[in-house]
Amino acid sequence: MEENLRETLLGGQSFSWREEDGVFTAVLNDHVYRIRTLSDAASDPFLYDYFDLGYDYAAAREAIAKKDDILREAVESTGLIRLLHQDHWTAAISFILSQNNNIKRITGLYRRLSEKYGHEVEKGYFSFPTAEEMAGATEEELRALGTGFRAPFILDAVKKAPLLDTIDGLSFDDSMAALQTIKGIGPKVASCILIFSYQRREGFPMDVWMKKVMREYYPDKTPEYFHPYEALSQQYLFSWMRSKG
DNA sequence: CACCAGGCCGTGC
DNA sequence: GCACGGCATGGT
Repeated sequence: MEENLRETLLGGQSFSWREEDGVFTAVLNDHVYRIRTLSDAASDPFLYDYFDLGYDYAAAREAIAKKDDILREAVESTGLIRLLHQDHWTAAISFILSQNNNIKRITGLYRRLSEKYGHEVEKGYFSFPTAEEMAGATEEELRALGTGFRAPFILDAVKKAPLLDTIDGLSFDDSMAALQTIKGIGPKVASCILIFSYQRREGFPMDVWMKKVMREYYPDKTPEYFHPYEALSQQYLFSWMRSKG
């Protein structure tokens, strides 16, 4: 099955990547990564982990496709999608930015935060700022970047950033509850953070697209129906519904 | 002009 | 416990 790197990298899991002339570029791990295909990533230890190359996504995809006709259509409408393994802080801020927002604008906010508070890793390429680098940020500054009502949420996350290192080892429900003690993190944002940075595959983010999927195709089902592939099924359904419009 | 986007918070009941 | 209005910004 053909890898769909574009959907994995630009489909709303991460806002770090840009694509130009078939090359995907991101600043991660204090380094500028440029890749055309996954084979460019396999030999790099950081990217191996980031792309979760130790997990058999092809097998999971086959299992999902066999579940029902809708999932089969969703899976077959796109190539192979992976679940990225991002760092906790970047994911937390990314998905706080995502609320009541769209992917294009989230990506722009992410870049502006990087340019204002991150550091220049290579000429013109800025890292996403750490919580420490954002320690002096003010609400006024953040609003000036266009974060709007999310500005105070970001400041609360800066203050509570150490919490993100206490999540591993907790049950899924306790992880959800812990993340939601940060302002601006509700059930949807928390589940995205858990999937895309803690590799919790039982997460099932319910955004406006997924509410539409569930209402139209699974009116009598709950996320448990998709077990044990909740997160990956959700990602395929999300991608499918968004491409259908 | 309206309505929407990978929602959540505060308030009221 | 659930329903509802408000919320910054930029695109359609």
